[in-house]
Amino acid sequence: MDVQRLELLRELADRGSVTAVARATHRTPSAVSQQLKVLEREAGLPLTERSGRGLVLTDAGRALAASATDIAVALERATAVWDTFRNRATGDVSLVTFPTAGQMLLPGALLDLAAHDGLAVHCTDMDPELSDFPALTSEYDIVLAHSMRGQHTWGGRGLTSVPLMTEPLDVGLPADHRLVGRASLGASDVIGETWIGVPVGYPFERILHDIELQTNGRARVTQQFADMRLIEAFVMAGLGIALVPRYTSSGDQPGRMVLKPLRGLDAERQIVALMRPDRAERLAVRTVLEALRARATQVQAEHAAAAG
Amino acid sequence: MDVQRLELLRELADRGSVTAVARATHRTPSAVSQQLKVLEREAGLPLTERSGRGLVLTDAGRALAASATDIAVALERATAVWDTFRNRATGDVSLVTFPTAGQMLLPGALLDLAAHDGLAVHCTDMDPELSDFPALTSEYDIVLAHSMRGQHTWGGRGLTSVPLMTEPLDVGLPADHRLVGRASLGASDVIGETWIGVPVGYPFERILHDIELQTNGRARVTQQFADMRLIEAFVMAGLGIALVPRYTSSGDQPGRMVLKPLRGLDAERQIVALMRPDRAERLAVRTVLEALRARATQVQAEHAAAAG
DNA sequence: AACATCCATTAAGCCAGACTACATAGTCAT
DNA sequence: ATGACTATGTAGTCTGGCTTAATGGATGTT
Repeated sequence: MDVQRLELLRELADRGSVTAVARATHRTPSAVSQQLKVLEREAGLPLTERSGRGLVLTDAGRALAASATDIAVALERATAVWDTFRNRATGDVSLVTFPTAGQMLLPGALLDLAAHDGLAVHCTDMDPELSDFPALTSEYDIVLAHSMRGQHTWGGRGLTSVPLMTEPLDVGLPADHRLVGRASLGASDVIGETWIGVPVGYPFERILHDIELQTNGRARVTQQFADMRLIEAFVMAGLGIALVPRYTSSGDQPGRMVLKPLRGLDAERQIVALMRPDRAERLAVRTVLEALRARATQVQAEHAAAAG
Repeated sequence: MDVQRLELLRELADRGSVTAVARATHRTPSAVSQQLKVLEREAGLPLTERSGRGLVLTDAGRALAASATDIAVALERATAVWDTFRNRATGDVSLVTFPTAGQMLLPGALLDLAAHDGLAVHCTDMDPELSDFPALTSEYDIVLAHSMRGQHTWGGRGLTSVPLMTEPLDVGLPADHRLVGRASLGASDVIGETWIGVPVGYPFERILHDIELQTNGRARVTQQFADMRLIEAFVMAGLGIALVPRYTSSGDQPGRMVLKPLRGLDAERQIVALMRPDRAERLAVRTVLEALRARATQVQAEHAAAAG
């Protein structure tokens, strides 16, 4: 039972094709194929079977791949213990974020992490609509994902998820809007308004849908933008109102835009870090995670102070 | 962090010398030394240091070896899952026992295990006085050990111990002894008797010592034998009385010897299986263990039935 | 004090096993 | 049918862990 070979099987379970595994592990597909064949001979049962031009794992293969994960976790945990022993969180950590979370958390977190010598964090952003968050865990150590409450439960796929913060969604109003005097808004207050919305499939859509359900009305959505800055620009121009995340938007802009909390609606999103369980064990990864969490609570505290 | 190399470090922690590790892993000392050197270079800290003509682990080395154990456990657990998946407990299991336990449990257990094709159990016996039970776990998959209650706590050394049974220690009397009418005996009943004892250092010694403490008396020990049959023979000949384990002795021998339970004394011994944690995970090992446990409860049940 | 012994280590060379490069066979889309 | 893609088989290369043989310390013996 060679660990390297098991690792290959695990990657195959994760990525779905020999070629992808080869790319990820810097080998030729032939090498991967040969090693899997050896593993299969050792195991004594077929672990894969052909399906079209690709491969799929058999039940036995999946079972063995699952065990391989446990081994990988134990291994990473061991090297983490070792790194702790040396007090060294070193190495490369790759991270992918959706833009708003990145803007809010990354600069501060990376500044904090600059103190760690030998720890290099490589960040990328990816449009949330285009990204299948779980799939990204193959490529990146840390995937910053968001989910509305109750929606997607990431753990099911065998992934580790660490909650970073919950961010309320407010209603952004032009500074001269008739509702700016209110402390908070209910569904019936806003259903008649003109909305600057998000493209279909974006998570905020559900909130608007909830508002429609509560009021039995129909929201008038005139524009649909993915970029939050664009949405805000339209709001400030007085062209409509919009749902904006409280922390990652520009916030209250005196004379241009004000944010009002929604009441009676489950209007908040969870921001979580999503990882493959073995990678979650790495000390470097855990260090980055800690910095993100610290930054997140700081952001929340600052906003709470500003509001109070 | 190569698993094989970590395994070598772990063996070194366990066996204490490069040569011993080499013997155990079927390699030359040179090979072991080289691999340890590579590991040390990877780790970045000295893991061993010379002490006389041998080696000892540094703190760092011990820490890393401990982690290596976790990995070994995960690995063995994975192959156990796999074996379970195939419904096959195969391979060799080595076992060492002290004579009395072996006589009581092994024949029955091995008969039961004969049903498992491909499972080979290799048994040896070793005199309990000569054997350092924990040390034997390096050589044997399963070590049958006994301990008086409270005495040795095996877990401390990082070993896995599975309790098999607790066996009461009775007093064996010649059939014509003045005390054979009693249902049970107290310390004061027997302190004045002539004893057939065990050599110094044997576990039963403590019971006799407890009896002396309770009565403030001094037991008269005329003979000291390690072999239980010999002790019994002396008892049957009327030359004295002796402490005998209830299940592993010949038991009541009508007309020759009777057993009487001791009261007011902690007179029982634990029979446990002692293993290195990684080996304890093996399906073959667990299967043997299960057979031993089944046999043990059966023995106890038979005796309970006979007594009741 | 000199020697034999035991242990770990180094040096040099060997060999299995995992890789690459290339070729082949099967599957899907156009 | 052709081309693009998949996995795999074959041949050859090369790295990495092994062995043997020799070296260097430390211990205990005569």
